[in-house]
Amino acid sequence: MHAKMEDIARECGVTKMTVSRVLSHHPSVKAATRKKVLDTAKRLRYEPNALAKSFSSNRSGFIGIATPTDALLGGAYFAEIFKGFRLGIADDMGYTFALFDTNSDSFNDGTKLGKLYRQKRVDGLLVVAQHTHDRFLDTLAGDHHVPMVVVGEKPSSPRVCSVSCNDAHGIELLCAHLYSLGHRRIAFIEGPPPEYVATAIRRKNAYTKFCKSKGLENPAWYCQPGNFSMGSGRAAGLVLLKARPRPTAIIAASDMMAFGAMESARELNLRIPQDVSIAGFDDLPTAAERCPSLTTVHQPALEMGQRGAKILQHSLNTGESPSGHTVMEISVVIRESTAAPAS
Amino acid sequence: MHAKMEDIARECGVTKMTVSRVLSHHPSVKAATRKKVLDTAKRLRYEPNALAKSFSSNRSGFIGIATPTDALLGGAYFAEIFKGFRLGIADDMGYTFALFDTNSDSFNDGTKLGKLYRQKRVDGLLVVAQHTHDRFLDTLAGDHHVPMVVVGEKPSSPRVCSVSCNDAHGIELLCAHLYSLGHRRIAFIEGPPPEYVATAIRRKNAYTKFCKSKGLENPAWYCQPGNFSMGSGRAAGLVLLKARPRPTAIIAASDMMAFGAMESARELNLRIPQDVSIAGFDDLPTAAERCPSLTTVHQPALEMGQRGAKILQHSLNTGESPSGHTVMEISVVIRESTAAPAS
DNA sequence: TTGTAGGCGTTATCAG
DNA sequence: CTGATAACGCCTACAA
Repeated sequence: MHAKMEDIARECGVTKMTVSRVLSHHPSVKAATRKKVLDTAKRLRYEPNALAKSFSSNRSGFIGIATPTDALLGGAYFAEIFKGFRLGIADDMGYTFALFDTNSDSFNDGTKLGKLYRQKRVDGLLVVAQHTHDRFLDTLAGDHHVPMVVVGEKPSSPRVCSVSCNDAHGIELLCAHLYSLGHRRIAFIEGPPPEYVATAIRRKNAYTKFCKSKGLENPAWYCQPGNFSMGSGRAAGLVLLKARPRPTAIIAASDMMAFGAMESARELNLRIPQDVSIAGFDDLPTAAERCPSLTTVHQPALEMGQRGAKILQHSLNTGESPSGHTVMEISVVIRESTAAPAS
Repeated sequence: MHAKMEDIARECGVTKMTVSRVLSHHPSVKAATRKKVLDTAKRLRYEPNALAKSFSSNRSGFIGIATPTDALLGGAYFAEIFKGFRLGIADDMGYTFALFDTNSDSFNDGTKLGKLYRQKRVDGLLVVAQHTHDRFLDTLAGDHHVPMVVVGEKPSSPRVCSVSCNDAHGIELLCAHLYSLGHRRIAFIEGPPPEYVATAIRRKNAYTKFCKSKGLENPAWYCQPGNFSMGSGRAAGLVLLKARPRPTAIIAASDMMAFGAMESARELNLRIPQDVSIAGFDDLPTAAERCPSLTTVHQPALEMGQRGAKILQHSLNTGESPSGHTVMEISVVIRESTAAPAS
């Protein structure tokens, strides 16, 4: 069996209390004693028992990350947010991340998160929300005194602390960019119906609003349906680019749809951006690698994760419940796929 | 403060032992007592203390997942393996997954994994290896009695249990597919140098070997360098498709490079697959969405994860150390980008 | 069917 | 600076 503090104590002719003090870097131990204890610990290959430590200190040392894994785990969005978490939680606090799938059977309800905390499985929770109208989010009731921060989408309950970004403004910026280049016939490929994806309707509304504010009188078919997939983008692109008056620019509500629209342009022998400008939303890693590279909207996923982690960490340190909604700014990445229209 | 077993016991006029029995579904408790205890537990909002339970039972309830998060967390490969884990570990064992980043500073060495186990932070470990010549993997010494399984790549130490797949065979199958279609001028776009990516050299060797076995006398430039990126695939594709004799088929060692090669073909006004067949390796989710869809090699990531989890679970249940190397079969997904050559 | 006693390994408190 | 003692909340073993 493994050595425990008592074993070291016996070997050194002290009590386990002294050993405990040495190992937890308590200052008040004579240097000689300290050295003897440390040497003995090494010799006996002592490893602290994390379970006992947790029990005694009443802290699990885990921070839970709750997310719909099927939808997000494999994507760059989650990866960036996670990276932000790691940057935001100081290493020396010694926290480890535990992954929970909000889509799993045992998680049909957001109240499960409070349980994890009350049962001391986790010391705090970071929820990575899907950019959707997630029923799960609605069940987050703002449990009292649970250190929890939602990152990625603003939950319905105002009592739940969150960090999100202004996605509608991204579309606005994109519209403004194209408008300032001289585009007046700007088409839009929208995302899935709003009952599934909350952000889709926000993006579309931002487009509509912009057009109205500039007095652009687009035919109704300038706004084509889509479902975020490449195939739907291609189909929508074909419709838009075959009909007249042909739009000089297309904004797709996701990069994947923008890629599809690019394919459709190629099929019709239209050059990008000379014949038509195309822009997306998401800034997928491949957006920069395309030829031409894609102008798109970049969400500050890393920064959102980092901010969420900072808020949680502060709550963990002070014991105050996190609160409030942080909305971060979003930006447009201008690349080769957009340029001034032909004339 | 939260209610504990003792509180329930006092309320019910029994001892905490009876309460413990009720809550852990021990059969020998009178129905009336059981009901009273359960009611009281609910009334007092009792939540079991996971920390105390872990300490007492000497099981953390966590399974560690160790992986280079920067490289893998955002990719479909990791997501599939993780999904496999979840399928492979029975829900009713009540395990939670804890994420560890093998690239983090604190993890410069594989011996850290054994520590996690000895310190009782985790009950077992699943290592998701990068498909590279990972220095980290070499440091896995096959620590005695640590329930650990490596999934994705075969580690250098034979004492470390692993589940991987025969990637070279994937290239073989791809070559055979093209050969049987009638292709004789088959070119190859390879991955990064072998000192970085172990799988790259295996894939290339499989191609070379196949050509030799069929007596295909390709010029040396039929094997172009690449680095797994879309851009490098496009550059290699341009070289291959401009020179003579032009290959009738191109195998790229990754889907991303295959996508690049497809772009290069389009730039040269070559049709796929009529003028040139193109195949990849990875079966990225977008491979099926492309137009034309991409013929590629599919790694059984989900099955590998599942298998790894099963092995670990068995070890957890029996106490035996996992051992041996499982190599799973790999398959080719034939789609639209490959067809018989023109003549 | 229920109760009693003790242990798990560490940290906190207070005394010396 | 160090030690004795108790406490943390649950579980196992044994006794009644």
